[in-house]
Amino acid sequence: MSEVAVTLPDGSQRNLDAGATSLDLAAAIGSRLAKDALAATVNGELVDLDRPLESGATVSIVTPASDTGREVLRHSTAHVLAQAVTRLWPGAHFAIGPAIADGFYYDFELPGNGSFSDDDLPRIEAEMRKIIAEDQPFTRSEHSFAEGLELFKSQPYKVEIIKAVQAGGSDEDHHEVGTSTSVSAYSNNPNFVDLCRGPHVPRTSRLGHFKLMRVAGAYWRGSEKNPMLQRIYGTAWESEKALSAHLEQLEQAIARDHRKLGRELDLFSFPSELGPGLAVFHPKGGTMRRVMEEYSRQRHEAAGYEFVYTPHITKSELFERSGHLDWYADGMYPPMELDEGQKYYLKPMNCPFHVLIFKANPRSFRELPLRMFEFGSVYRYEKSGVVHGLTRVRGMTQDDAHIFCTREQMGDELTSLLNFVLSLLRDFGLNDFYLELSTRPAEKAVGSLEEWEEAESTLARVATEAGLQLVMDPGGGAFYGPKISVQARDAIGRTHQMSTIQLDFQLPQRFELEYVATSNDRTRPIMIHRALFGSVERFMAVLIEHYAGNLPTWLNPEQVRVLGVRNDHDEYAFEIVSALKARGIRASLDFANEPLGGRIRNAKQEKIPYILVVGDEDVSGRTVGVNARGSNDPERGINLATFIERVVAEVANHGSPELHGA
RNA sequence: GCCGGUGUGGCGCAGUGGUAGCGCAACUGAUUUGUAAUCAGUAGGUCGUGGGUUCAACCCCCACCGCCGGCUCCA
Repeated sequence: MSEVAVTLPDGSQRNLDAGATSLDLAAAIGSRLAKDALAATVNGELVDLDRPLESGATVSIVTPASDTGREVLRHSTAHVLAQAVTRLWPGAHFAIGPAIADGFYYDFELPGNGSFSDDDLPRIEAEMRKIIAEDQPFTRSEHSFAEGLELFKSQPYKVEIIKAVQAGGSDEDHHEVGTSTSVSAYSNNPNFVDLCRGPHVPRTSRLGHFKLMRVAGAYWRGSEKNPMLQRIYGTAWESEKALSAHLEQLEQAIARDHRKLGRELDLFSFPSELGPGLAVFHPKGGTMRRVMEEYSRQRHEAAGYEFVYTPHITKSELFERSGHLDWYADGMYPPMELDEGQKYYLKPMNCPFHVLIFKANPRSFRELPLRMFEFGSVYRYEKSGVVHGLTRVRGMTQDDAHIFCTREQMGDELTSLLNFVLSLLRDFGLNDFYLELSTRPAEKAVGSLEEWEEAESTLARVATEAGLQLVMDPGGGAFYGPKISVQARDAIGRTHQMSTIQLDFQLPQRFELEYVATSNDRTRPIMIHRALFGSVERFMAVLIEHYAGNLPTWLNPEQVRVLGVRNDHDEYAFEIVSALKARGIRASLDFANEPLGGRIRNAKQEKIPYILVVGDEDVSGRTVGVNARGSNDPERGINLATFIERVVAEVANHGSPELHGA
């Protein structure tokens, strides 16, 4: 009998009987592995366990507790979902159902254009558990296009995918079908077959640690021109433990939600009288924001920026010339019409204003790089369904700056800019970054190819030199220039796009910007747009969620609260508050009108970094009792002057009581 | 903009046809308290808005608005 020889991930060789499958290989390695195996990777391709192996292949067995393993079981769970829905809604059409981060979804079209409600989820889930209990096999089959069209004739979306692949198709379509020359399908039983590349788990009994999460509408093929399908999202994991850990993490994320914390900590609100996406900052949120802005200004000044101010409205002429009205009119508030039909727009961008400042005087190379900074409030008419807390608003303030420099200065300028960006973000307590480079879009782009290439390679070099992971986003740049964006991971591992650094070939051209070079020639400058916070509102939201509301001392609206044990200690408490205020610390006094425990509880709920309790011993010894946030163990008898120095130092170095221990 | 859900005092919630209740917060009084809730009392809501059905609507129907979850979009 002939044999097949395969190589394992550790480099070792195994010989198997001819016709052996990955499952046989797993069994040869160990019974435990055979039991765990879900699929296999053969020469880098993910395949079913029952696919026969060929000699010379490199094979690794995919088990549930791995990224690929979870992907396989999520995808298979999506098939079970589709089967359950077709059982409960005979005649339902199903479209696509991929694995996604943490789970899967499947898109359906219900008979009579029906839709799911949240109440349907438990029924569907119960049906899915039945299918899993039935222990159905996943069986792969391959068909010609003609057979495929026949097989799926009652499933119009599947037919559309097959036809698209037949006609050349996109990568996405090929992904569904499997190859560009045939149609791959998986059936669980005679009544359920789905178009699919696979692979899948061998049998439905391998699934089960899942939960359906929500229903949602989703456009077919992601285009709003297409009909809207009914999507069901679910999450699926390799074990009950992993599932509950994930659900637990979702709970945590809800507890950190800046909209909830913003209300609880009395930072800001969205009065419905103002309209969606328009926030007001209450005194506490205003304090946090002011501290953020003041610090930002201070850093920008030190980095050589100059401060400019521009109005919130402008005649249409400006945005006609900049081109914004051509491309983004939908995203702008409609114009105000004044006498003689003159149109004024609320500004959605600051850049054309800064461009006008550049143009206000003849410029010399000696003035470059010219860096103009503004906290510029802009207004964008975001579509009604997209506004979200402080992260997607209709009125926001960008920490916007535009740098005008020579082509020769571009590299150095970008290098120092990126360092500046990262340094500022770190000062706010974000430490885990990666960079994304968005390059020239294939279709439309202004500027010469050489300009793009130079700009992109400069950005890439600067990014690489920063020593951070660089993710390419090919074709993701705006049509007027490439950009680098800084992505930050927060305390629970979510990523947020923070700063963007964008080159612009368009505006200098449209506004005919020029400076007089050393050669006495008039030369077009390079323009760099950049925002570090992005918007102050959004950055606040990210910080609130990152810290779960436990803002570091320097950003906290209230830094110290002083409580006398009895009200005959209030006088000493007041003295402490005054001493703290004299050193610039935001402190307040809570009079002893209710028991200490209650007052401590209130202060804790407000997430104030330091609660000072003072009683008889403290009055006589000029000391304080320090209850630091995050500690269960109050410190007694701390010298008042020592404590004040400690808080002052903590504010100066942007620390937090949690970082010291107690 | 599209799909689905939802809307009750400042906040969190109960109330599925007979003109609204709880907790917290607020206010008043008492209490003087050493590290996460002192006690008592008072006040506060045309139940998102506008129509409709009904003898009667927080409750059923329609429209609009806001909010939530997605989709699309995000200069």
